[in-house]
Amino acid sequence: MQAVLEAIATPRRREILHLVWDTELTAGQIAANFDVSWPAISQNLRVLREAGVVTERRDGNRRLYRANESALGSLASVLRQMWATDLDSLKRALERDSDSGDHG
Amino acid sequence: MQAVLEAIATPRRREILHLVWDTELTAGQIAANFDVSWPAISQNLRVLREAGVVTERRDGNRRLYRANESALGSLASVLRQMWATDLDSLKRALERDSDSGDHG
DNA sequence: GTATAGCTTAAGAATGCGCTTAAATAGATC
DNA sequence: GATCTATTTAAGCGCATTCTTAAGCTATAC
Repeated sequence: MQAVLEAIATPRRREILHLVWDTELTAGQIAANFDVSWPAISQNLRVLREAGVVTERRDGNRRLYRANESALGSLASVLRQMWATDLDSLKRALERDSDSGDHG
Repeated sequence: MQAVLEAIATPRRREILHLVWDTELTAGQIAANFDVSWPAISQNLRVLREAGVVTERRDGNRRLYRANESALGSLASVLRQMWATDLDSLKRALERDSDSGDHG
């Protein structure tokens, strides 16, 4: 459980968790959402996985990740609340927005 | 809210928070529970205070700290559950125990 | 006002963490 | 089995965080 708290302590990993909250995504799809390298995301996924916060499913070549709410217990609602009330969602939307005119 | 998550992400600060959970303690009393220097504890108290997770009350010379459960929201029950179910409490009790024959 | 107790702030060292690049693994495709 | 794709593991670097020691501040006691 301490591992869970530490896993969700960084903004990056909370964002990853948010991405796979109710959608299963491949490591690549997740990584595509960030400005950092694939390995960086892979390492963060590992932390989340070892904390039990995401599940990993292998489909051939690819690895599909998804949030594991049951491992989060009451923290699940804490996060949902955070994403709903904080400016986090808005901020991410804006970033995505400016991305479409600014990626490269 | 992110500040709160990050504040309770380290074992040290969770222990401090646990100590003042339902008892008001002076900085010195808190520090006495750990093997690190006073300033180290003072700095951690500052992080907890800035996250709003503990309140500070001055009484003359001393500063009294206490957990501020309302700032923790649903995280309060998360922590309580952690301390109840995990071996954390037991571990701390044992450490305190061995301390009485080993402090210096 | 000087001394002492309680605590914080400052500055620097040690450690940890997240990132990068490069190499390795695992499965799909030919 | 060689090659390509998807992803992880390994090694190393830089920055952030936590600690230590030394100095500073604030309030009580004389």
